[in-house]
Amino acid sequence: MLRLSKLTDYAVVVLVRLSGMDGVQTSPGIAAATGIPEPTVAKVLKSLAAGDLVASQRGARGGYRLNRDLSAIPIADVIAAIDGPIALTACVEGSGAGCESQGLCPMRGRWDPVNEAIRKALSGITLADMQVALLPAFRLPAHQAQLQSAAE
Amino acid sequence: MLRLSKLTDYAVVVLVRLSGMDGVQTSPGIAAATGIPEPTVAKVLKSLAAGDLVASQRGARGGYRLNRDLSAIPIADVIAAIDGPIALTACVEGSGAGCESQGLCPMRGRWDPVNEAIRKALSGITLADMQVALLPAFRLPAHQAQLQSAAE
DNA sequence: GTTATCCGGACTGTCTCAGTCCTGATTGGG
DNA sequence: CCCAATCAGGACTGAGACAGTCCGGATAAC
Repeated sequence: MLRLSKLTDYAVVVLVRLSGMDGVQTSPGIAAATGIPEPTVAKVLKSLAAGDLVASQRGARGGYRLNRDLSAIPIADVIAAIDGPIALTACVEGSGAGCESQGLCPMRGRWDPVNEAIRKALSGITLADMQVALLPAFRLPAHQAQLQSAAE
Repeated sequence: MLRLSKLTDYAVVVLVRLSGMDGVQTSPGIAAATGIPEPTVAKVLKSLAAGDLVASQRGARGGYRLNRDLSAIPIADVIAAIDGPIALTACVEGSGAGCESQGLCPMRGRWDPVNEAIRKALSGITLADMQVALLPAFRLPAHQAQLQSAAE
């Protein structure tokens, strides 16, 4: 199903939220604004900080802020920060020696071109692209349910 | 991590194996040729048959054969047959009404362009593309271990 | 010095998935 | 006409990953 983790979904929400503000923001504040549980927000922000997508300021009056503009953050970077490197199968470069049936398995890194294609596709879409289509929903909170039922 | 199931990996191996033969092949036969456990091969073939990628013949002397040429099978079709429709998150068209926090969640189907990009990328790669790079491994069964250690 | 915040890790319940098995339906051969 | 071989479809189980939570420590403002 090509499922990506729910944490990645949260990460996008958090990053978009961060982009709207000037100074630093605390994780409780973001949690309250987004409706995501506070510990989960903290966890996501830690991963994002490890991936250099956000900068952290410790101590009182501390918090997080964006490191780059949304248009400079491809969705691939977010996925890599939260879920680790993008790889469809276990049989990729990272764990080349891990496959137990090396002799029999005729695939030997055959998914690499597929991985490459996906990586390329994900690198071409930035958070700014995802945000533009998201704005109308903010403007019509009362009509969301209506729009939804119409789309079904 | 964008993990796709191991079954999909097996499916590609099985389909490539099927392409090399003229008549029908039984699942035990394919299992023996590929090294994949027989029940697993049967399971994969059933899913592939449900997806119209292979045709099945029941009864004695029955088996499976390819429905189309490898070059006419995009990898996206294989994934869809094994893992279901391609969708990164749960919040897509399929389960539009399932998201519990519809009011708060500002993403509302925001991943659709990303899904579309990936679907497009996966539709552009056929099994034939994956096979060409795979042939050398078939020709040098005795040298595989050697090539491998050299690559590490 | 006290308080608020981030940091890093460990821990647990839940859920999905890989893999197996069983019972029935279909077809060809003896 | 009966039997063997094969596919069809589902149920079942053990393992692994993930979401979510919590705790002790470090850092910086007041």
